[in-house]
Amino acid sequence: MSIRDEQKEQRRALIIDKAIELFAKKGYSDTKIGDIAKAADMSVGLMFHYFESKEKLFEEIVRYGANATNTPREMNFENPLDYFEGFLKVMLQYSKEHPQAMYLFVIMRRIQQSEEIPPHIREIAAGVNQIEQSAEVIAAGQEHGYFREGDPYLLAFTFWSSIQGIMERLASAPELAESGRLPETDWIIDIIRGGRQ
Amino acid sequence: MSIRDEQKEQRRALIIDKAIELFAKKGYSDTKIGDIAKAADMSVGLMFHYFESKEKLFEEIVRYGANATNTPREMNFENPLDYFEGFLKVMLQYSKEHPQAMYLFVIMRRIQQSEEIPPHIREIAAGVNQIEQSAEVIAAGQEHGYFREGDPYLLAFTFWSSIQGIMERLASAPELAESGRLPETDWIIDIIRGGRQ
DNA sequence: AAATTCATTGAATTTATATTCAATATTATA
DNA sequence: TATAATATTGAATATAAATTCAATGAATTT
Repeated sequence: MSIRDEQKEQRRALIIDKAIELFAKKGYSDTKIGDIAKAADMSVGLMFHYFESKEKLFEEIVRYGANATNTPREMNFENPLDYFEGFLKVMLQYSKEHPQAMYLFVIMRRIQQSEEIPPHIREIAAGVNQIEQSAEVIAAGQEHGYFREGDPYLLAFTFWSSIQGIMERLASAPELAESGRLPETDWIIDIIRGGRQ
Repeated sequence: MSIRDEQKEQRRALIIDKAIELFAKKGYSDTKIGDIAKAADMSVGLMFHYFESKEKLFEEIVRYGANATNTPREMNFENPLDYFEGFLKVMLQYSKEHPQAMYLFVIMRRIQQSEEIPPHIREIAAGVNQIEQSAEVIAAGQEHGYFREGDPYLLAFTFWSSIQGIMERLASAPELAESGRLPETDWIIDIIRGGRQ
C-alpha cells in the first residue's frame, strides 16, 4: 500500500476515533462536524474529503459498532450468570484502559432509543438487541435458580438499562473510570441475581 | 383573573407540558421549537409570544424541575433504605400515571452531564445532586449494616446512574410504563443493599 | 522534472432552525 | 359600539451548522 493510502487509512481512523468519543459524550446532534475536525486537528472541509457526510461517518461507526458489540450466538456457560458477569467485567475493565469500547457501547444502545437517527442506521444496530436475547437466557436460567424470580423481559430491561445509565455516566465523567474507581460487577449483577441467597 | 390571563396561564402550561415530554424523549437539541408548537397545536410564531426563546422555555422547565425534584433536607428514617425505596416506589408508580414526573427526572439528571446546556441553566439544577447526598446517607448507614460494603460514592453513583438509565428507557418506551409492566423496586435497591442477607 | 493525482484549506453556498415582524382576528374596556 | 389591548398567523429574517468548491500545496507516476 502506498504512503498515501496508509495516510488515508490513518486519517480516517483518527477521525473515527475522535468521532466515537464525541458522539458518545455529546450525542449525535450536539456533536458538530467542526468539533470532530478540531479534535482530529484538521479543517472542516477536509472532513468531507474523507467522509461524504456527517451521517455517513456516523453510519460507518455504527457498522463498526455492530460488529464489535456482537453478542456470541452460542453461550455455553454452565452458569448463565457468567455470561452477564463476563460482559460486565470486560466492559468495566475496558472503560478504564480502552474507553473506546465503552463509547461504542453507549452509542450503540442510544441509537435504539433515539428517533432522530435515520431509520436505515437504526436497522444496522438492530441486531444488537441485548434485551430480547437476555430475556431468553434469564427465563431459562430461572428454572435452575440462577436468577431471581420475576418477568424475564423486565429483568433484562432493568439490567441493560442500568448498565446503559452507568456507562453513559462513565463516558461523560471519564475521570472516574480513569482513576480506576469503578462499580463492582456484583452490585449490578444483583439486579438480576437477587442477593446471594 | 381575567379570561385572557387564565387562557395565557393555560396556554403556557400546555406548552410547558408538551415541552417537558419532548425534551425528555428527544433531548434539548433534537427538540425543535416546531415540534413543541405542533404538539401544543399552535404556530411557531405564537410560541415566541409566550416564551422569549427556546432557552428561556427550557430554563423555566428546569426551574420548575429543581423545585419538584427537591430532595428533602431532613431524612429521618429509622432505616435509611426507606428513603431510597420510597423514592423508587414513587418514581415508578408515577411513571405509570403521571409520566410528567418521570420526564422531569430525566431532564434534570441529563442536564448535569450535558455540556451543551448553558452554564447558567446547569447551575439552577446544581442543587439537585443526589449522588453527593446519597453517598453521605450510605456511608452513615453502612455502619449499621443497612447497605452493602464498598465506596459510598461509587455505590451512590451506581444506584443513580442505573435509575437514570431505567427512567430514560421508560421515558422513550412509554408503552411499558403504561401497561404497568415495571421493574420491582427491590431489584434496584439491591444494588446498594446487596442481596437480602 | 513534467504531468497527474491527491490532500488540504478557507471561503462560498445551502439548509435547517430559531427568531422577528407586519398584518389580522379576537377579546377586553371605555 | 368604538377603541385599545392581546392573541394568532404566516411570511420574512437571522443564525448556526453542514456541505460544496475553487485554489494551492504535496506526493506519485511517467
